[in-house]
Amino acid sequence: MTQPASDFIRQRIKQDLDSGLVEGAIVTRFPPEPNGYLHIGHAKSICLNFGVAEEFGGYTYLRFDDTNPLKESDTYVEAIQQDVAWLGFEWSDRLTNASDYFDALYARAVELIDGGKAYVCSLTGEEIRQSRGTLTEPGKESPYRGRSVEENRELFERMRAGEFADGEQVLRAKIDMASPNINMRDPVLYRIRHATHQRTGDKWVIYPMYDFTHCICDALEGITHSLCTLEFEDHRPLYDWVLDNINMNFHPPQIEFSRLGLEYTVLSKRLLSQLVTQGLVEGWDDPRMPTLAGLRRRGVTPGAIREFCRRVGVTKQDNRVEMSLLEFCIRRDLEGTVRRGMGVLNPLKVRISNYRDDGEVLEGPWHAQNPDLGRRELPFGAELYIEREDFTDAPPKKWRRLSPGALVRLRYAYIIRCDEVVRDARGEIQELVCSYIPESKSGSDTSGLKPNGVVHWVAADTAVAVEIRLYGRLFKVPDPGAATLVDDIDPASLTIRSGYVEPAIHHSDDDHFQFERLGYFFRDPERANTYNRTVSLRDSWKPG
RNA sequence: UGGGGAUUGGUGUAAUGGUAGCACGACUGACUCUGAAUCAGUUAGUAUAGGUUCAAAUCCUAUAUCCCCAGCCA
Repeated sequence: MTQPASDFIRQRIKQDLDSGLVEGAIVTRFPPEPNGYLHIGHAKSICLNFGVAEEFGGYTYLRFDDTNPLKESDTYVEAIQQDVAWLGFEWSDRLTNASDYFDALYARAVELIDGGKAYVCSLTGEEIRQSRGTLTEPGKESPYRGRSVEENRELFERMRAGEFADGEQVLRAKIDMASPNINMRDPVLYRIRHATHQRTGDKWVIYPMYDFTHCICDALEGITHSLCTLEFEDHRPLYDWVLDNINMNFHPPQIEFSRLGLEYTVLSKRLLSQLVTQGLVEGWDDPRMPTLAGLRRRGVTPGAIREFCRRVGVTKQDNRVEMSLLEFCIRRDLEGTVRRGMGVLNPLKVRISNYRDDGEVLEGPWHAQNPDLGRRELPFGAELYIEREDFTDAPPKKWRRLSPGALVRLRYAYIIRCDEVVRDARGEIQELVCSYIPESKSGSDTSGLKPNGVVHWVAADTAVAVEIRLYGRLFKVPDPGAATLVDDIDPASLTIRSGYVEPAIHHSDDDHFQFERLGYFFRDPERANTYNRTVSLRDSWKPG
């Protein structure tokens, strides 16, 4: 069923293996910066990196790209590990940090200085920006570009020793201020940051930049294929330049693919972080969030996410995948194995006038098509709740639910007829008075009656009152932008209902359920007696 | 308007000079004690214009559109 993916990256790896360019194991890495929670876009990268290593017989590093102590923290480090493990991938002992290599990195920087390939620049940040040029104009060389090797070594050592304040000096690569690629216009390699690092503490006051760090870490770890997203394409020449200008006998190729785009949400740590910080959602694990923590809390399974990533594929094309594909993957993963029971989201009381309540307990399978899941007891009663939407005074054509005078089957129970609609002073429907057909009991129906349809229900005296949370799209538009983020939020994305579930659901050890006819629900791990709707069932009913 | 990328049904992708295929979606119908699932079917595409070739989504030349880059972020 699940065919092995074959995208341009896997084809390339296969080719590298066949040609002997790469000998032995394929080594990849997933290198998040611990400055936020992982989202489903990261899942694509995780599935790719861990996936190819698995397929081609290799391994994958989980490497924290922790070169900026101002933005990073241990809480993210832990959350990221939890998410990757939850997705089902193992890094075993290959968990590394860019900061593990700070000493090696420093030595490499000195190597560059010694080779006349890097210099300490004393320009201010503003001056550097001014002299960088623009997209169409070349930059101007720094007046400090010609410093001697000795002077650079001394200055760099003093930077490391903490003799300068933040921003006073930087180490820059000496490349080409006229390069059409702005990344090559003497990029900053090291900056001064008097900040405590979550791992190295106060040992360092200078921290290496991404472009200098990443390629060297890749090489040191023997990464055979360094996979990253498209926005780093322009950085590849710099990645290569660094490795070409130090004495390194290993040079991974950087291969870029497009990031995942998903309708009606945002997939950028910056924007997601903003939603959390501004209190627009309840947290990183708000079930409306596309974060792995949010998806998990909503009830989305790792298998569904992996299948989604597989189906989305890996290319260099910009994309915005429809939510329906994710929903399909979720339903498919839950379909065969999750228990099915009854829950009522919007209760309407039904009184069965001719039923004598004697504690009758009915029974039904947990899954009509999967008997392995067993059966559960279903207490009946003279007072029930059905879904308010399952009754109407004015049934449209092909209405298969309840209406005055109509027959409907209560799932796994009896056929009932609606005899009377009781309303309050305002005309709101208060309750339905129905009669049941005693000989129509599910499994031994001798009534010969053909009801309109089947409706779910719970018995009023045994049902468990629960809170049910329904989630819609977080945004009103398919492509919410950074500029209009707040306005684009759909205030109706969360609906809280006071409903009921049958007792067997309440007492089950499972936490995933299908509420028949309504969708898949997940018991909230934090909030007691609360069920999150993971995804609704497909609904092809069109009135009219 | 400098540089780097990308354009195949509504959406995501496959086809690597030789039958434009798959999936999601949408739409029909069958079945149904879930308007689900399942089953059967329908739908719609190579950005544009030239060229090379027996043959072009694929190669060439223009054009158009979209994305990324001017952090001491990653």
